[in-house]
Amino acid sequence: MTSINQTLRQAGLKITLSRVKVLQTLMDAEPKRRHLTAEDVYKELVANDEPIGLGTIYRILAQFEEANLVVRHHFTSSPANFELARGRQHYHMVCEESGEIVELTDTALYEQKKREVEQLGYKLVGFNLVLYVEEGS
Amino acid sequence: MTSINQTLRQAGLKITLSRVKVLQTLMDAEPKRRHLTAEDVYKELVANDEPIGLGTIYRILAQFEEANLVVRHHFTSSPANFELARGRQHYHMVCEESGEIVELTDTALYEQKKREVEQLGYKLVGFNLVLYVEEGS
DNA sequence: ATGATTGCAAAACATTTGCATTCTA
DNA sequence: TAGAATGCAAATGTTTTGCAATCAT
Repeated sequence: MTSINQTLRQAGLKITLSRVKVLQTLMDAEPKRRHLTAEDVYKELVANDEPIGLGTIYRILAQFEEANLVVRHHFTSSPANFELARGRQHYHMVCEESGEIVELTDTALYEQKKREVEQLGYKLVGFNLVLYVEEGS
Repeated sequence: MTSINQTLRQAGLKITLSRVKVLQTLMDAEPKRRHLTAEDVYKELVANDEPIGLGTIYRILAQFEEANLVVRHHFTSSPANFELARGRQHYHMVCEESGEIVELTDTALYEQKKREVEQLGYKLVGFNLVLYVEEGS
C-alpha cells in the first residue's frame, strides 16, 4: 500500500483510487504474468469487483509509461502489452506458436548499443529486442 | 518488370496487376524510403493514377510478408511499416523526435542470438531490434 | 472550492473480411 | 471458364477523446 502510494508520488502522479488499482494489478500479476494488455488489467479488476473504465486504464497506463513506471510493447500489431519497469535491462523471446513470452538478459549488449548510439550523436532512450521463435530448433 | 514477375513467381504468387504495382512501389521507394505504411503505398499509387483498394494493399502486403518478401515492423503501435526484405540482417534506430529511421547492421549479434535461441530448443524466425533515441548524447 | 480525474459513449484509426464482380492462367 | 484476386463497404478491434459528473487536496 505504502509502496504503491510512494511509487505514484515519486512519479509525480496524484494518488487516486484508479491509479492505485491499476498499479496494484500490475504488481499482483508479477512475476507470473508480466506483460498485460489494458484489457487484461480491466478484466482482472472487474473480476475482483473493482469496476473501472477501460478508457481510464488506457489513460493511466499512458501516464505510467510517461513516468517510466511501465514499458509498452508492441510484440504484435495489437493490443499493446504493458509491463512494470523494473530497472533491469532485458529483452524478450516471443513464441509465435504458443504466444509464450520469455524474458532474457544481455546487459553487455545494452551497454554496447548505448555506446554505439552515442557515437552517432544520439541518446539511447529505449531498447527493444524481440526474438520471434517457433518450437523445435 | 521481369524481375518483379520473377520475384512474384518465386514467391509462389500469381502475377496480378495489383501485386506488381505494390511490389513496384516498394522497390521504387528504395533506397530513400524503406519503411512504408499500407497507406503510403496506397497514396503513392493513387497519386500515380493507379487506383487500387486499400484493403487489397493490406491483403497483398500480408501475402508478401508470408512469402518473406517484406518484413512488417511495429515501431509504434500503428500503423505498421513494411520494408522489402533484402536478405541482409539489420536493425533500426528510431529517433523519437524527428521520426527518422536509420538502419544499422550487426550480423554477429544476429548469429549469436540465433544460437542462443537454438540452445533453448527454439528456432529463430524473426529478429527485431529497435533502438529508440533522442538527439544529442 | 478548484482543478484534476473518471466513466461513458462516441469517435478515430488501423486492419480485416464478405460478397459480388473482375481478372488470370 | 474455373478459381483466384479485387473493390467496396461494412465489420472488427484497439485506443483516444469530449464532456458532464465526481474526486482529491
